[in-house]
Amino acid sequence: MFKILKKDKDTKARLGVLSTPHGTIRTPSYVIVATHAEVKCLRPSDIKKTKTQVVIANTYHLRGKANVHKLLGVKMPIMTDSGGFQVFSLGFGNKFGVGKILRKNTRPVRSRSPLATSSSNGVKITEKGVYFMLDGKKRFLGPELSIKLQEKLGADIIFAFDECTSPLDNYAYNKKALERTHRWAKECLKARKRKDRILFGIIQGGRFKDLRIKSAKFIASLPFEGIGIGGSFGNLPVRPGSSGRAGDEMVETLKWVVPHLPEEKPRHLLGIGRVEDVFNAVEQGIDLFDCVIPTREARHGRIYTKQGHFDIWKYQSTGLALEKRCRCPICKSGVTRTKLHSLFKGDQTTLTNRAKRYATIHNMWFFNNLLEEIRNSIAKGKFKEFKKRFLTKFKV
RNA sequence: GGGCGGUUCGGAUAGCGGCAAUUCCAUCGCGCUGUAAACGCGACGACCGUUCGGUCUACGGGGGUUCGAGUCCCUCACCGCCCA
Repeated sequence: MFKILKKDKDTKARLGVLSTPHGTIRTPSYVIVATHAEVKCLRPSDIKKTKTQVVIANTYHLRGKANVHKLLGVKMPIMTDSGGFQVFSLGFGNKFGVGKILRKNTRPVRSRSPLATSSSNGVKITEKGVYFMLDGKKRFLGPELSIKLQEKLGADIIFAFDECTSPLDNYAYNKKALERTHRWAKECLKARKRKDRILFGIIQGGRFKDLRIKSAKFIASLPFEGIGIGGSFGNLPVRPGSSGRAGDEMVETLKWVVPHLPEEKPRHLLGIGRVEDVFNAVEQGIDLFDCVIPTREARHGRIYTKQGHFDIWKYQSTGLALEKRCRCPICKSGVTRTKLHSLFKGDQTTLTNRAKRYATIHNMWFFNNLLEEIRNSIAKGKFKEFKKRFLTKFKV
């Protein structure tokens, strides 16, 4: 159900349309994160105001709950993640304070042992799936069950159950985890009952070129409707040839992987979404990404503009608009930096308080609008030019 | 006039004689990439040196006891409550 409308002449960027039971998604597209089938701080009716085309919820967090469309309260395409990432972020990641992207201040810790079962923070990974604690109870999630639950949740796009490794894990562990992810991929395909759901397989392989290529070829060879690219990236100059600039290894990884993917299948880069990364990923042929940055950073007081982002805490007394000439509903209603600052300073206890709600709407609109502009630039054959112009002005 | 209670880093608070001294708020700085995170981390008397310290100035003012006082004693000032 994916149709490519145009391919960029200078880069691997493509313009496409992905049809789902709940509507079509024009790609490249940002996917707004709604883990618990709600965008934090927003009312359902707010979501439509932000040019959001699709959201992603999480099987791990929604276990046992009913239909995601009902929970979200909006009719639009919804993805569900398989819960595979939580095995990493709540286990190894939480225990060692490591994210999926390596940073300079990351504490050096040992890789996990490639031996079959490893346990971090009560999360135990086995060949059959993963045992973990939730609400004080021991739970299980595996490929077959994840697909079953995702079909029950009723998302339009679902993901295979995979294992995300840490950027600190060594080759041996990644190899083992990749074999597991590949086995699970086949089981996910076998477990699916509903053919009207779009199922994405996920490429892993960590920071290792041969594993990444192997994974790309393998996942591409299976009858998935789309391809996810997951896992961890470093961004330190620890690998020969990497300059150490932020996002470098991500681009490198995409250069290894994308050439082995079928053109006609949509590609989703999981969990990536800084402005610069978005441009780079689109340039490498990515169609979809999801990321918590627009929403989480909004809640933390960071506002995105075409000049870069700024922290609202610093704007006690300027009459400045959030962003000059911004057409988002918040800016159009005349909310200034000073106004938002004072809202952030005020009572934060109500669940949908105005400060965080306004900031979230603004940022979501910013990212969705950026992707719209990117689509327009591809349509006009001017993606490369637009990227350069935008990033020159966007100071981080 | 008498009886208590108080006075600690911007505000509010802790503080059995070993204290540059607790916590909260505020302030400042940093971080946030398939949501553990509608926050997290750090700094917050001054000066000096690299970690780690070092020196000085500090718990209303003054005096005393003590090796050592925010902490005990005396006194003064101010504030609060109660009895006249």
